[in-house]
Amino acid sequence: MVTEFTGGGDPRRSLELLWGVRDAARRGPKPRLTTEDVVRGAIALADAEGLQAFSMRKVAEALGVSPMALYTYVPSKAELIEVMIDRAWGEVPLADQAPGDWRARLETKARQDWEHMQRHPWMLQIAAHRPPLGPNIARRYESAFRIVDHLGLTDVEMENVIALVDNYVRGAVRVVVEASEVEARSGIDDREWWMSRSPVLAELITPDQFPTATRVGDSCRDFHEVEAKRPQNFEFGLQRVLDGVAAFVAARHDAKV
Amino acid sequence: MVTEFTGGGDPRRSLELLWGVRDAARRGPKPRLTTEDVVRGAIALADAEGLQAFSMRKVAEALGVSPMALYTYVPSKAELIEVMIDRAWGEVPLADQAPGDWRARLETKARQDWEHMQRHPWMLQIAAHRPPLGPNIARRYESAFRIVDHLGLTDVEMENVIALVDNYVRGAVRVVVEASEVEARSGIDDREWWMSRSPVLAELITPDQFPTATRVGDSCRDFHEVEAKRPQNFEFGLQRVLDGVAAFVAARHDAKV
DNA sequence: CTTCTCTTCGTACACTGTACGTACTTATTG
DNA sequence: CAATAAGTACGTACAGTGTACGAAGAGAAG
Repeated sequence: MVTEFTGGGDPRRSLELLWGVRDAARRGPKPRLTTEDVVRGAIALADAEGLQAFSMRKVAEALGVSPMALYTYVPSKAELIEVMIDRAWGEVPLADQAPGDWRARLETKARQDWEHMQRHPWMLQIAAHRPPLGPNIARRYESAFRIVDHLGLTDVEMENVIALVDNYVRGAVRVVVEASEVEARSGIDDREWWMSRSPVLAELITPDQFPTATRVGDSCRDFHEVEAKRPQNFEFGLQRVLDGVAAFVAARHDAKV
Repeated sequence: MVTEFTGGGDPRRSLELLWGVRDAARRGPKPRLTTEDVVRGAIALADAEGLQAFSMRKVAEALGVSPMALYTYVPSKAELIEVMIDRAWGEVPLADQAPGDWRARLETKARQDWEHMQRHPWMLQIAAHRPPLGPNIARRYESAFRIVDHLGLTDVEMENVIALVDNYVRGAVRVVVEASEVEARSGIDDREWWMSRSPVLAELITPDQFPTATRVGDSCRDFHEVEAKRPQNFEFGLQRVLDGVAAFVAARHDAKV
């Protein structure tokens, strides 16, 4: 899993790419593809084949085009992924009008993000810092801030809250994605992995030296289906995070009254 | 930034590597290095040169050895990083005996982790799922669980709480690391980056279409020194997370009484 | 037509991790 | 001591990556 970095290229070009404002070609042979074709093909490939199969050469092959031809439409791999990300967010509804109060809406948004990023694991490939500021992501920012607007928080606090929830979701998704990546790549699932090293580990991590860790470890592993309980773990963390935010909001509110 | 995956190799070999139980060589030429030399050199290199300069060839060069010679001591790059990680955690004190109650101790641990991972950004390179179960990490697990032991939580809940805090810290560190990576690699700092695209963005993300986002964005950017306020942002999120955990602990406690 | 501007894409480069096979070195064994 | 076996050491090579560069060709504008 590779985190890509942008920022090298021409800023105007990048933004035009994201917003789809591209003056039609005037001269020369007509392009046989559009940027949107490339993005669509790339998304399809990345979804289908997984992260490790996603390379510029593979995208080109899937489109029936030579590798270098892609660079006519897209300045680099990182910027291609940026556009992919922005486009993919377009599928997800906005949560600022979802039913319930701000907390219910934040929950809705978090769950949407959680599911969406699992569906498109390549979303984690772009550094969260300096996100691709395309139309869909701009809309999502607007929507997110609206959820926590008018709660008595300062703008900076609002930003912090949104970043906190986003950070939580991204981290949780990352664990899931890494888990399935590691399985796909090594062909060894978690159970086998654990079984293969538990006898050796049992000699190294002994209950008398690590009483608490071994106890907790055993309790957690007694639960069958680590995968099945992932949503519950996600939900647990989400509730704790939102409880913390709620306490903060309540304190701000009381202070005002 | 690349996330490496292990799990391919012989489990016994991996664990012996981590725990340093390696039967001395019996025959053949005496190894001119030890695994520990390789690990030390690799850590020094990774700390000094940054993530992008960290490759097996560079490590070998730094040690004055041919690239392939490393594979005598270490089965793969991923497993080398695993050992590096375990060794590096050895520097950080354990927090279960830190002053204060469980919350103060969790705070201490979170801050230690936060600082330590910033000092050693390559720590984020190994998938958090299936962590390297070496002696130092085992000790840290034991210590972490002791902090939240005897609070009335079930073992699974304890695990969830520790995972939640850890997830938060890792995410926060990731943002910082990615930020400095992107600067080092592109030579463009955040201010320049923003300045170069804000004129174009101003035409695309307009206050009438995105009133809340533009307002919040402006407020956040008014603060000089995004970097300088990172610790504050970290602290903000950490307090919210811990507030959430505290509420949960309190609820469990009340339920019992 | 000529000229200019664009798309297209073959070749090539620098880089990665590491599989494989060979040569060498030494401790153990006969 | 000589033979053997078990190691280490490492050169070469491969498959893969993103993409720089430049040449070739296509179509519109003058």
